[in-house]
Amino acid sequence: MANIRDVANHAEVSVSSVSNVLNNRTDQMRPETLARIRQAMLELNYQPNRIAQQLKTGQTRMIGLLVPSIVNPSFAMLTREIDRAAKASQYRVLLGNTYRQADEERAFLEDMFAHGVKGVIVVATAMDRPHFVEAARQGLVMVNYDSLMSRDTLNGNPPFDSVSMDNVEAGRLATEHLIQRGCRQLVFVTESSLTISRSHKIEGFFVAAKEHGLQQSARVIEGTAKFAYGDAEMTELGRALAAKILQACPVPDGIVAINDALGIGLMAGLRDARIRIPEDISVIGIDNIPLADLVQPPMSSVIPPLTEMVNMMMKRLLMRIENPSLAPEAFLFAPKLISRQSVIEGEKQHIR
Amino acid sequence: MANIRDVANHAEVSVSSVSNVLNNRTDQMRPETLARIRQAMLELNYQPNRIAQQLKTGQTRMIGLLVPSIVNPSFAMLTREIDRAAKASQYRVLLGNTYRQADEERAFLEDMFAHGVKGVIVVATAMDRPHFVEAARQGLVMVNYDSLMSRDTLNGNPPFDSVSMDNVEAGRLATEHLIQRGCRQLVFVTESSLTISRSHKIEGFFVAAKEHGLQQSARVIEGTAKFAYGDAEMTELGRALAAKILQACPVPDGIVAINDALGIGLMAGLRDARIRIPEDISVIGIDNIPLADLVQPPMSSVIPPLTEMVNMMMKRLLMRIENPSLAPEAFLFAPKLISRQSVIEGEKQHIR
DNA sequence: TTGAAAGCGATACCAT
DNA sequence: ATGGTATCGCTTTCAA
Repeated sequence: MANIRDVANHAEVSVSSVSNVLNNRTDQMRPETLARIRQAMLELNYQPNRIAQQLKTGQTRMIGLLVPSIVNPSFAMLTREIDRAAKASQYRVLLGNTYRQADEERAFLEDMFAHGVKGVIVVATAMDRPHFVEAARQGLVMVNYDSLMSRDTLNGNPPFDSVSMDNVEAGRLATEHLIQRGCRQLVFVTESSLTISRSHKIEGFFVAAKEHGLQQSARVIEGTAKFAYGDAEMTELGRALAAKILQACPVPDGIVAINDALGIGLMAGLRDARIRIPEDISVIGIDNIPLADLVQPPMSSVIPPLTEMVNMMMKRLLMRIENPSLAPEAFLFAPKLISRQSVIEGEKQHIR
Repeated sequence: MANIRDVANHAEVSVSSVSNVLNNRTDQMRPETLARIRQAMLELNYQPNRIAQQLKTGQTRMIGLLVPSIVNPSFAMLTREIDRAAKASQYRVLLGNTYRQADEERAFLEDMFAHGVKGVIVVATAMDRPHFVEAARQGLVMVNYDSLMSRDTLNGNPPFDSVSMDNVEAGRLATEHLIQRGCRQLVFVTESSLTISRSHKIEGFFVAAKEHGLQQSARVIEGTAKFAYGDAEMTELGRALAAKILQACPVPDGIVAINDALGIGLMAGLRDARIRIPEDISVIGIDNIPLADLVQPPMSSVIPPLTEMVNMMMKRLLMRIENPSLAPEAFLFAPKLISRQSVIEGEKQHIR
């Protein structure tokens, strides 16, 4: 492949001039010279070598994307958005599945340094662990998605931005919806490993219950998935938990699932047990994966404003790569309710 | 960040010696010198700059992954496998969604050159178009997944490897299964845009029908999705096509769906029309996305041996990067049938 | 066994 | 308006 010197020779100019046109510094250039250089580039099918550019400038137009597992539809949708936003800024996405394993995460971060990647989006992973803190200290710019950590967990100022749906509000919204529709025996169903976003959702569940004097009966039921990152595992867990829920006394009439995958499994399990949804039990999920609309009945859910969130992440990443001294911030986005058919059309009158 | 010269100075040796230990050429080295260098690396927290290494060696340990859309669960599963296989060879994955758009594909390929990526996996995309042929001519090593092209389409020798499920066999297997279970009015349902793999599946459908003297009644019913790459769109299409199928005369008793997403939508649409599955109509999909096991009834499907296929792709990619003169080959993998509950438990006795 | 120096392909400063 | 050249961090050949 032709390099900058070949082009320079071919056009009978210096490499500097070629470099100038590469970098759009053509204002002072004689149009004729410019034309000759352009021509030479075309004829030689010249493509500038980014590796060399990077070595010189220290900039790679790549961002890292660390996800627990791309097979999770929420993360797949997120990834598509990130890819879109990255392209809009002329960036490419370097993907890594880490299954929330510390050694996978560490390896990914190391590779980011090695490949000269300056900015990484870390999805749904607690970032108070040493490898993340250390990477930040070494200058890696990171944005966390959906694992907002408390300041004290990070003793003081977190060294990265954070973008998240307001998970307390999401839990509250889902629960409130059930209550408005007349449910009184509320259960929140979750996987037992506690991530930040999960505990926030649970918090929102209790906030809503309390608001309506239902804190006595409101319960959390949990189970352990083989792997906490997978979607198939989540759905399996949901299916398995249906039995546990039906043993509960009294049997609930409204269920909030920590995420859609679990909720869908739950619905399948309940249906197997001849429970009618929503007549006997109402179910609502959180996250709104595409699948939620395809099951029977279509499942109501709570949805994060994905595009806005991704745009913010990209914006912050680029800003802080440009200006590393910029203080990290936390951004919270309000979720919305998507009402479908898995929640009973009960008493719609305003309660209390 | 410390560089190789800092380490050399700190250890009071030359950069060459440091480079030698980086590249494991320590056999001739005095253990004492080696120890000093190792020590210096640790103390300075030295990480070799891969960009600089790449500029010198021309090698980036990244492979490109071009997918129509990561949101499609089949491609997400594939991506996870590719990520695993890449890590096993110390590679990382550079992801691009192209939505089967020529300009997106072109941009992706250009970026691969720009980033020094030598090998790309191209998923479910016809590669007879000029930008792929040209990229191959310029030395990009590619493996195609699931779009095996006929040799004449590529006039002569295709310039890339190809790994694919035997789609004719997949279509045949699915159809044969329906026939074995007693279905006689067969319909193959598909999206109307014809990819290679799709026409092969249809071919297999007719092969099986013919084998059992059912070619007269066997029909293809198709519809057009808004976007042919999306999963949600596929499912929507399936749902919409249910009506069209029920208008067909005679109404079919066995349906092969071109992929699971469409099959699942179809089942939803049929159920809305009060058709019982599998009692009234049997449905079988192709691809085996995780979802297939979660719908009601769980959908039978035909499954490609994903891990083996991905290992082969990775192996071929690395082989041909090392030795570009290696002739490309096409690899076909036999699919397997996964029997669940969407096909009637009909006459199991051997037919004809 | 270790070191010196050229070179990978760009950029950018300083001349002219 | 254009050119010369040091430089980025590493690899590799050749010399000592």
